[in-house]
Amino acid sequence: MPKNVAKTLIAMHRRLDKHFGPLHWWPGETQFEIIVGAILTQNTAWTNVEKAIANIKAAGALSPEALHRMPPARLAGMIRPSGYFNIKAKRLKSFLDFLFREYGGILDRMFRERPGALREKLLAVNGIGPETADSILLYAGRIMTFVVDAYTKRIFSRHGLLTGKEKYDEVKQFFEANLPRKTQLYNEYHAQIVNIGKLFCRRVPRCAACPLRPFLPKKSAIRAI
DNA sequence: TGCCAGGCCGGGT
DNA sequence: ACCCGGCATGGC
Repeated sequence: MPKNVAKTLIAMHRRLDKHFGPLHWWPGETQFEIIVGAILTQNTAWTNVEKAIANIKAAGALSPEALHRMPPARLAGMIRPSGYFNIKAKRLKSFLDFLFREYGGILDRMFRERPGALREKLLAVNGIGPETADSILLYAGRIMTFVVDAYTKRIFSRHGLLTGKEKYDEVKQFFEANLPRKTQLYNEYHAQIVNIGKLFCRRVPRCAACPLRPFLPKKSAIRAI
């Protein structure tokens, strides 16, 4: 049975690869931009995050040093389009405090940590939960960690591979146990999941045109949520 | 027009 | 150990 699941996961990945081609994620040019984006995109449409990052760039402030010394109120003003701007300004500050306290503001030093230890330390930062931590590790640090998000649970429970009641770490383990342990694969797969989710697997599903339609079980109860 | 987006935290049970 | 309200803008 687990063998079968592994085959299915790879087959779905190939189908998505055919549909989207290479996605080369994360959308962002530097490690730091990826981290900022990971925090700003929490429960937020990426188009809004782009505006916020554009504001930071326009101010020439997209660096750990600049954001670290910037007054929180000014930062909040710049990231206003990304929503939750007050709380996200605080979260960015929490990360920067951590980065400078532990690593002198140098990302390379941070990523020199053992992956497991770094994940724990990131999770201890206020405002960084499991998805944000794993996105930072995988996309900024190129560390082999599978990223789970709302779409992941929704898509694979609708396909009968998850119940939908699993917790974050259980879903993560499910993929890591059933996929070849390759950073590039984890990278592409999560990007594909987000893309397919945005287009076809919203709270109210649009399965008719979904490229993963052939993988739906015959009698699946596709419902909202 | 209302619903929704690539979560997370803190307080209550 | 769960469950829930709060946080906020912009696009369809």
